[in-house]
Amino acid sequence: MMNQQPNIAAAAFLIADSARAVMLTALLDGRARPAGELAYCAGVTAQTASSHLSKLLAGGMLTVETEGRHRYYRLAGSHVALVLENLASIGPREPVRRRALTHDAQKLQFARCCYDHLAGRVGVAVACGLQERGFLVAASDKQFEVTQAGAEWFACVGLEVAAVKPGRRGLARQCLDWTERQYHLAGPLGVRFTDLLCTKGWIRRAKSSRAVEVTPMGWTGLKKHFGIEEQILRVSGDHTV
Amino acid sequence: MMNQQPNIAAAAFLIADSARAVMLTALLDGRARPAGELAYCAGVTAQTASSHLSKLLAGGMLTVETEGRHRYYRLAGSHVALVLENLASIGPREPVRRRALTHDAQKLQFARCCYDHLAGRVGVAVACGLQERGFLVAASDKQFEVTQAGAEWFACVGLEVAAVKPGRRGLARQCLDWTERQYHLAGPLGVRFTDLLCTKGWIRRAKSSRAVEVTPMGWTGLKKHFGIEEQILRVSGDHTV
DNA sequence: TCGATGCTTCGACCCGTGTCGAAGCGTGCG
DNA sequence: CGCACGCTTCGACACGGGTCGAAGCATCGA
Repeated sequence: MMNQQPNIAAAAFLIADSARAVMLTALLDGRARPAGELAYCAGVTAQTASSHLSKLLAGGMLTVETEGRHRYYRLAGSHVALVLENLASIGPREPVRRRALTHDAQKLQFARCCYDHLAGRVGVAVACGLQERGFLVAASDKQFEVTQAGAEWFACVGLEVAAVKPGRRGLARQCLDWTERQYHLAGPLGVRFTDLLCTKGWIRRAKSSRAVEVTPMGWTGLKKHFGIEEQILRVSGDHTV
Repeated sequence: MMNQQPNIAAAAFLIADSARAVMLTALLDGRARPAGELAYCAGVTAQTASSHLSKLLAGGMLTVETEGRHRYYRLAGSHVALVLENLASIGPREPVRRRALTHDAQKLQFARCCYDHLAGRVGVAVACGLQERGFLVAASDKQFEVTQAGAEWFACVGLEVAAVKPGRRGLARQCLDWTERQYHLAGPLGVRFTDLLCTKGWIRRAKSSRAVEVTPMGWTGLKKHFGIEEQILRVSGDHTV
């Protein structure tokens, strides 16, 4: 009678803790988030969060991807999300605590520097544009490969790809964006390209923040080269959270 | 950031205890059982069971009916059964269970009641047959749509589809089968259809288990209407493991 | 090479909760 | 009435697991 093959209680146990439940719901959109952010979401310290995440990982509810010194966690699949959504259909409701982002946080989410290359929604859009135009292709081991057409285009805007010295991890790396959860362009090529955009006056770095501002000239250029429009970019994905 | 409407952890907490999980799965066929029997299923004393049952009751997962000096508990609804079945699909697979399933477990995997509709390998096969014959088509939002031909066929076997009242989640739902990992037919239509199969003497529900047995007459009918053969079904997907 | 950062591991504390014995309460049956 | 039965409530106990401080490890930037 009591022989249930998959241990249903064990699976429920993983969700039963409030800290873990918050982390899981934070990942419900299917995108990846670093351990630190999940710890903040759950309102616990990094140690505690780490303990929870390892349990969820062992239980097969999460997968993890290491990016530099960050570890990005995401749901193991849509079947996990399905269970979480269904679980929400029972159980008592609670007042919605929805906190708008601060003005600064919004700017960071929109465009910023990730170490020394362009990130945020603009950074991801640029990386997507470079791929759509066939200038970059995603390769294995989290690398981008510069195509022939790409090398010509970079030269055209004033960046000689052959002259950029590859780093330890290659020339053009796929870097996971922590607000957009998609990849943007990193590595030496990403750095040089970001520098170039600064030089050309397309973008401007804030003085004491990682925020980046796109100039009117920059928007014109982004539209011309990648079809990126400011209006659309500002509206899309406006999940205030 | 930390916005989850229903307290998902509280719901999961109720399932997370092994004794409670056993009780819930024992009620998964939708029928009512007295507290004592549930205590026996879970292998705990009456006091302990009573404590668990009151928690489940307060959590809205069970309902209770008093009859004489017995108290009969049953699942609060099919949405609870849905969660339990789905939860089983993400349970941590037990370490290399080379061991064959018990006889009871095999029967459950082959044919059983999921709350109040047909599930297991037979349930999935029937749902597939209904789709192959063009009687049902998979629609969005996990729904099945009954085609014109389907309505005629159901009428032919004695089920007037138009007379079946849709529930909150529609008339015919796709329910994920936790052993087969495919969809079987749920929702009001699934319930009525299962009842019909019982009435026609094609299937027979076990007395104290969720198992379902297909009668010889049932096999004849399944072969005639859907081309389902007992031999093939018993062998196929023999992931006994 | 050194410090800062992000994350994990280790160790210790302590609250929550599952458990059962004993008692209480209602029902059914002689 | 008195007793048996089914179930719940109360109280006490013990164990598991969530929590955080401190330390360890890897990566990145200077």
